[in-house]
Amino acid sequence: MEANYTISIVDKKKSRLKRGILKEMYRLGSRTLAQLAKALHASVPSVTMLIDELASESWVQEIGTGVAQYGRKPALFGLRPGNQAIVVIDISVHDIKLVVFDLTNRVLDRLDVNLRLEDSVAFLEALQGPLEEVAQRIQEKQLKIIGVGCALPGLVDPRTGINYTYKKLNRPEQSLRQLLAESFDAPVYLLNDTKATILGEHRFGLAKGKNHVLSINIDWGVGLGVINNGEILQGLAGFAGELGHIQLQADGELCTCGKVGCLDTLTSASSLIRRVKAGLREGRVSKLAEENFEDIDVELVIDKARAGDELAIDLLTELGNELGKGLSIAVHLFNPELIIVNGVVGKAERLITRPIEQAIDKYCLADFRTKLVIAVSRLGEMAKLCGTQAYVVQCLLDHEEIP
Amino acid sequence: MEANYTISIVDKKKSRLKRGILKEMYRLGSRTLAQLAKALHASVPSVTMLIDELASESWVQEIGTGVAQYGRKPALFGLRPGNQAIVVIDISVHDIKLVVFDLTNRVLDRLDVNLRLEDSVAFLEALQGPLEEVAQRIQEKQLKIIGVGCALPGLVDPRTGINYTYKKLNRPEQSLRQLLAESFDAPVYLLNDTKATILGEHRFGLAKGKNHVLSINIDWGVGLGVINNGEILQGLAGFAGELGHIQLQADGELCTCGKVGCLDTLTSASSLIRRVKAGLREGRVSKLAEENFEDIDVELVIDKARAGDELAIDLLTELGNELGKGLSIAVHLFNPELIIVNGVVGKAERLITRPIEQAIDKYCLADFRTKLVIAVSRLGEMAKLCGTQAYVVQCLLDHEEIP
DNA sequence: GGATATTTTTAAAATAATTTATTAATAGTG
DNA sequence: CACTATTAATAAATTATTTTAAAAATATCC
Repeated sequence: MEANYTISIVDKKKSRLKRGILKEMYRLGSRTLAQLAKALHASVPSVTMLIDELASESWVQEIGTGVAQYGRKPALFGLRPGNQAIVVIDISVHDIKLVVFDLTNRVLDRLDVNLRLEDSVAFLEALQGPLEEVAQRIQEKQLKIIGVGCALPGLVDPRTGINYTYKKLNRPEQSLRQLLAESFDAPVYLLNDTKATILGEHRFGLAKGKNHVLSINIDWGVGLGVINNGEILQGLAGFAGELGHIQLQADGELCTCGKVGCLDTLTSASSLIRRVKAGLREGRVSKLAEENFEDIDVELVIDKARAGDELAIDLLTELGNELGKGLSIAVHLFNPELIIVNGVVGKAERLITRPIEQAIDKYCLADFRTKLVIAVSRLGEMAKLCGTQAYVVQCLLDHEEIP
Repeated sequence: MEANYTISIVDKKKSRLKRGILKEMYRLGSRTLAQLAKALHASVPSVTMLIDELASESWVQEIGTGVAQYGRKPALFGLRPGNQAIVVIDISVHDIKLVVFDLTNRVLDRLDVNLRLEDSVAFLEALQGPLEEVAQRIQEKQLKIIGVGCALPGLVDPRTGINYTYKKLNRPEQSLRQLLAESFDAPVYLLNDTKATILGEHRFGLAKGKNHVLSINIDWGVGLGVINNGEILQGLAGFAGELGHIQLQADGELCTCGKVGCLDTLTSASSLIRRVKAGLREGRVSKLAEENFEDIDVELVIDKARAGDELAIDLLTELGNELGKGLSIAVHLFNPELIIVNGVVGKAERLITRPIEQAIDKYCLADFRTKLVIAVSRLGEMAKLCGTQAYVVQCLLDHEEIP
């Protein structure tokens, strides 16, 4: 057997340990030799050697000295900033964001594009320009692209990158995945946007350290993200967490999905606006009546609610109640310790969390809510972006290759 | 520093590798040296040495020779049968089963007790006799008890063993967990019965090799078990999968939980019997009218349905439809590839799976059901028993100590 | 039915990792 | 401000593990 064909066990073990070091550093920032040795079940001299190698490969560097309550202070090692680039593309129905991260979660570059997601070939073509621009800028900065992540709405199978909702993005001649791979010449990972958000919250936000968390995002529909045992819940094909299309009203409205009385028809942003307008038409007193009818959007409704507008508060309460009712199902099925409210409605703070809490109190068994907390995200749009980046890093480091 | 206080890295590593070998063997039966070496990322000589040690400690033994398409046939090693004992206690509202397993899933002993679970101190006292008897028999057979597992209904926190539904079992003076620990002098693991069942199906039944599975069990209530990514879904406190108490009818019946219109009120065994009797009172034609009113139970209804009785078939169809409606929520949230029907209603075969399928077709988005299969368990009561045993073995081997 | 190719197993040599011992660094103490 | 207790990092010695090589076993081919 030729020597080239056999990769020795030692090599593989070493590579696994190196990836382990990188994982620890990514997760916890800076680490001492002793901490790494403990985490990897290896001795300090071994870790020292591995760190030396990783440093010469410019993955890690000494960051400073740590604290010790008594003796000599340990040296701290961490990932080297500004070296490796991870490209994150956040595609939404409103706009597109392209953000370049390094391994220390620093933003190296950013490009926002006023392009709306639609299920067409034209969309992919329109995307090409911005992608090239970002690729160009990365090249100028002489960064090494190690991975590309893309968060987008719809039913996305992360194993194949196929989007079952926006089918035009999967054409074999020119798929979104291919387009990204060609633009950046690096491994590409696609992910549903809600799942990216909850991952961001788990790694960098309120859910940090918590292993059973739900996140809810109200936009065109209701998006539910689930962290179970510290991992994103994906299900067989990445469709898990589809709360928006469970039936809450047998005699409800027709949903875009073709079914009747879906949660989406009750609690989406568009349904809120619809109700506001209906309320105004009925002649209900509200500051919103002063606004241009066409300009009324969720943000405006929330602003008015915060200012004390009764109609806005009532309708927001109603939305929260419906949402809480739907969430209480998820609470029974996932038994979480925390629910995070993301997106625009989060700006309503207590005005949305309180009705949700109330509904959960009403519809959940007592044992499920004793330790349950409901909170509004502090990360905003960064949750999705950082989450996508974290997903890419996780995929890269779980894969057998790399350093 | 004294030598006794430091456990060397080598020792820990060796112990981890040994546990890894036992895990592989438990999961896959018999393994060759090469297979183990690959799975453990170690060399063949290393594994040979570990196997020798495990053999001298009477954990494993040579089982025979494997197949090879060309050269020398490999020796197969496997767990040694009839040596270590795992005691499984299956507590249900009908009766209690005490089964002694070895590590190869062989039943070494069994005792069925006609005792009904109730939330009282008397129940624990009544349990003492049977426990002692089984402990006695194990001692006579000179088996070494390595773990005790107990599956029981209710909201069970597997970390603490506290049952939040049957609260009298948790008294600090005499809890179920303590009772079991004292009876068998081994680590005790408590687990919700539905979760034990799905684990059994995953390790030994239809769900083997499938990573995203639901199992449904209709008894006094509806029990949903979830396998996500090959692991039991527990949630924060082990309450996850509580499908029975989500509201399906806002104006429905009052449930035992105090809420209204729960799935349990529509699809439990007792509700089926109630409907059968109501149908008979209304004068509907049925073979069931010939039976003694008091003797009518689920099994009888299913027998008659299989014999073609219209009333029985209609009501079973209705039950399946309601159940399917509830399940379609779970399908949206978990995106499974398989749903297994357990328990008595499983005996109805197609008469229950077809209505469930129909409801899922109606209430689920198309992409969720393309790869979804619905099937009736082939394991029967052994699913729960073997599942509990598997859970104990998993807990023992994941723990840091042992061999 | 013997030669060959393939695979497993064992033994010896080579390498890698851990331990132990030593040196370096730092905060508290008298 | 030296001294001690404590912790970290490094170097040398020791122990484990892997590699390499060789032997044993067996199915296929001619």
